[in-house]
Amino acid sequence: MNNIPKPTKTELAILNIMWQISPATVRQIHEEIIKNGKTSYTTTLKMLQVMHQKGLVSRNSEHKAHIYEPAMSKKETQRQMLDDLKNRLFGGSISSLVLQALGSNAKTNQSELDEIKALLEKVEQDSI
Amino acid sequence: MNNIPKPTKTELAILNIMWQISPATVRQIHEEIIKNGKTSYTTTLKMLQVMHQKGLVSRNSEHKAHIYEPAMSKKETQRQMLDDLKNRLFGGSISSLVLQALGSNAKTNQSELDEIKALLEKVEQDSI
DNA sequence: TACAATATACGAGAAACTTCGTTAAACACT
DNA sequence: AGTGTTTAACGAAGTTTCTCGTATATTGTA
Repeated sequence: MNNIPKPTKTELAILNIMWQISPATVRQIHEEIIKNGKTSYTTTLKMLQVMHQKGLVSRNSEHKAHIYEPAMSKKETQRQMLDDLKNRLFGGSISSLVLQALGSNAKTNQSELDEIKALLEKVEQDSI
Repeated sequence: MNNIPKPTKTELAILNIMWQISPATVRQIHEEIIKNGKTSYTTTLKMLQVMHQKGLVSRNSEHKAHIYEPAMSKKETQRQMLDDLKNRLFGGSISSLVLQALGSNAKTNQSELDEIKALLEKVEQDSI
């Protein structure tokens, strides 16, 4: 019922902008979008209308120019999409996903590694 | 030129089967598919034809029944899709992705954790 | 050889996603 | 009020993805 669908490629691009500048009008979002590639204003508008219809964004229609906001935080969306990928390509195993992610990318800086290690300790505590 | 596209949702479901049982005929793959849901044989056939056209699978047409194989290993596909998700939702940061993955899922068993820690050590060595 | 079974090829339709033009309403300014 | 600007709504066309029926070719066998 209240289930928000996984955003499509284009919808995700719009959400990425909105997590930075929302609450925002269609105009403001569109200004950001056209910084990398041309699109009509009405295309952006239509996307937001469809996203609102799907429940991906909420909006305030009090003013002439509606004000939009993402329905989910970036973190929640990250969790949702990671979970989806985990189930569809990693047999449901998050550790398999993490191993692959770390293994295929060696250039991770020290503070990030420390952060990961710290979190790992915490996860270890919880799981014992 | 030689670039293999990211598989779609349905294509990925087929690839998951193929990584288990390929090389295989359409018939064999289709038998697996219908174990969870009904689909026509020709649908499976068409999917494989399109996937071959896209370069997602290779095939041997010597025999009457063509024999199909994935063009990419599961590992390579995992890397490709993880990379895509990283770029589209994690600002290109793999550690941010890993943190989110570990944080949102506490039920990871000890041997998996050990494996992750070992890999982390190795990554740390390389990056110094 | 003729018939049945099994395979491929192909195109058409359905569904989801994306783009954009047209229309009408709200607003701002002289 | 009248004109020009900005906005929302809507529908339609283009694209990609998925599903399936029909036609055709190959193989095996009575």
